[in-house]
Amino acid sequence: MSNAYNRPDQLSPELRRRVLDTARRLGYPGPDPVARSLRTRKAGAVGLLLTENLSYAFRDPAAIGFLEGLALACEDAGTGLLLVPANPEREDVASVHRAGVDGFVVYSVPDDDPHLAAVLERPVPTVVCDQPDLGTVDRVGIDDRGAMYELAKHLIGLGHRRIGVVCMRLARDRNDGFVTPDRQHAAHFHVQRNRLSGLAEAFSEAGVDWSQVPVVERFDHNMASGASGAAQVLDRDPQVTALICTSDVLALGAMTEASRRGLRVPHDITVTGFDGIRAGEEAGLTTVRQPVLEKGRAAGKLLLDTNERSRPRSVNLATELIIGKTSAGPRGGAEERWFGP
Amino acid sequence: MSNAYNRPDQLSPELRRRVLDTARRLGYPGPDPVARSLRTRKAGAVGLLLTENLSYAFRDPAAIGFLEGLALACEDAGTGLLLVPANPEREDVASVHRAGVDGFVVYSVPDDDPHLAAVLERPVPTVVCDQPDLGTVDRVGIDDRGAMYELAKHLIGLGHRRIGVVCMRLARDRNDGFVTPDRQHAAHFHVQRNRLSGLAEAFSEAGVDWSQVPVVERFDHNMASGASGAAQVLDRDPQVTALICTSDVLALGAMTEASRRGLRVPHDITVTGFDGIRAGEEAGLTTVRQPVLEKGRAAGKLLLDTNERSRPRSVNLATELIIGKTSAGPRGGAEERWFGP
DNA sequence: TGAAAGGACCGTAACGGTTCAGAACCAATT
DNA sequence: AATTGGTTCTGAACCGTTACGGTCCTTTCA
Repeated sequence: MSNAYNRPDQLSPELRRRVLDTARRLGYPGPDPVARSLRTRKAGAVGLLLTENLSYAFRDPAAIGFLEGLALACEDAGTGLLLVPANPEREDVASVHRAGVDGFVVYSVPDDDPHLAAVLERPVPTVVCDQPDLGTVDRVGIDDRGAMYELAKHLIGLGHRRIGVVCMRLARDRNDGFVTPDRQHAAHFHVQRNRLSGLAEAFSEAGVDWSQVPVVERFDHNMASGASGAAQVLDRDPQVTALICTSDVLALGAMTEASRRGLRVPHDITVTGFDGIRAGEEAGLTTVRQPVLEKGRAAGKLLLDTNERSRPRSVNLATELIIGKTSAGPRGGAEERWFGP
Repeated sequence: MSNAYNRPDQLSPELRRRVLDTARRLGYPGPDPVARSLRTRKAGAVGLLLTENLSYAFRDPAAIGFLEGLALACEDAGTGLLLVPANPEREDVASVHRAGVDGFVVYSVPDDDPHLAAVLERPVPTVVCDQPDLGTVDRVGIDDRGAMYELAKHLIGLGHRRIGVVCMRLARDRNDGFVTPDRQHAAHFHVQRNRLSGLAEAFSEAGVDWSQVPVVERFDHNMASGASGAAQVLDRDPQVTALICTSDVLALGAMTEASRRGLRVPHDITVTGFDGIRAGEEAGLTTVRQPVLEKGRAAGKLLLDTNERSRPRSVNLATELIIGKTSAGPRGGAEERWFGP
């Protein structure tokens, strides 16, 4: 029976025909994929965990790029890609337990997320992305800290000392407002934590008292958040000469807010992002470009690579500092205004 | 055992604790989802079939919107969403057979696609999207023909008679070039076929000989295709006063080609699209807006709706004609130039 | 005190495939 | 005629779970 469908060489053509014929006559719909999976211990799919509301991923260009890369890798391997529902609201981990998959990719969830813990308990290979290196599973990411450090050095070189920061959410709880250094250190999103610490290090080295730098957090990740975050920074200190955003989407929002206030970018204020999304490129945004598609593809490759997985692998992809048209030296210099008339 | 995990009320807390303890001690990783699926006959996931290269879906804004809506519906139901790899190159239908899912959503594949046939053979509920009504399974879509008819009427009202068309691929074979009326009629992509037929009807009614209208097809769906398609039309007949594109992406590409040639939109030439994507909106594109997100959500709802499914349901969502800044009356009138100096 | 009712616990039979060992058969060799 | 070798076919075991029904024990009520 099974042979008739999957192993045509194992039986005579005549018998095969007979078997298939009567199968059709009996209305047999072909081998059941679930039963097959049970027996062969292969589900033919990998699970993707993104704790954001599932749909949310489709609004974020960087996430879409990652998804595309991952989908590419899966397609190459003929594997399905299962989007695991993991609503952050209800801490319902059952969806992770119910997912019939051969492995998991975890993309940018807070490191204390219960879904992540549930995934790690499953006895299947896992690749975490944009997460701290857990030591126990494969990891793909970039050097967020180093990349942001480099961007900061660029701004410092231009003469910026009085800056403001708009970042994405740092933890699972909503906190739309200023961020204490404590909260920065304790941030549960690896990516944000490292980008901030890269900034802090560079500016501290340049003699800036980081604890005095206004850092504003936004829970939702969209241009409106970038705009309102920028507004909050500018309200606190209208003298900042640069707005550093931890994503391009936020940066684009910050730029609209700047222009709303009559500030020209980069003449009156410098704005920078992170990611290197298309819309940012079109706007000439100064940013760090990271290979989001490659990140997804690498994650998929790592997971689907059947080779002996001796010890967990950790892959860092290269980033590139893009100097666009949105960064320039501070107009007249912040110092001048500081000691102004 | 099973009860200890899933039915805490069926046994005493003491026994449950004991069972779970020894389970942990023995390294039992919790109930196997595949075996569970086999037994309960529920996979907890729906399959999504898009015959495009899986990754391709993530480049098309309309597809992303659909995906988002579908993901939303799945998330609401706590169901996973399995992207089924269905590479159009190799006619490998096995991926459809191997997918452990409770149902399928089929999105915009050619009606003669072998993967679609394979899905229909599977004994699970199915919803087709942007496909002809098969009569045997649920369907979600819009009135492509009527919507395009309405758009055409708008252009006719503005005075356009000499037009060109750029459309997406009409069948599985690549044909980057002009399209015969035969190929238009025989098109295997329901959506394109109907949009073209809506155009043909409206313009025929207005006295235009449709067989003389240049219709250019492009296999790849991106702005570059729109640009090169527009170029091909304009090379054939530089006198066209309107370029009608069957998608916004193509239309945006057509606009870049127009401006490359020094043609101002809409003063020198009218350009229209279809879909209502964000980028088109920002460009002020005249188009038909369709609720892509709602389409995805409706498909998911239909599939996951456990109610008695008496006979297959067919849902048509409303579209809206958006008159933007890219359509205007022909400059001076085509006739004038036709008989010109 | 005895019967009935109810709750807790346990054993077993599917679910639908794949795999593998071995039976049955046929032909060729010794 | 018996052994060997090879091919085709059959049957049974197993994958890990849940559903179901039966046993046993405790409680309740006449």
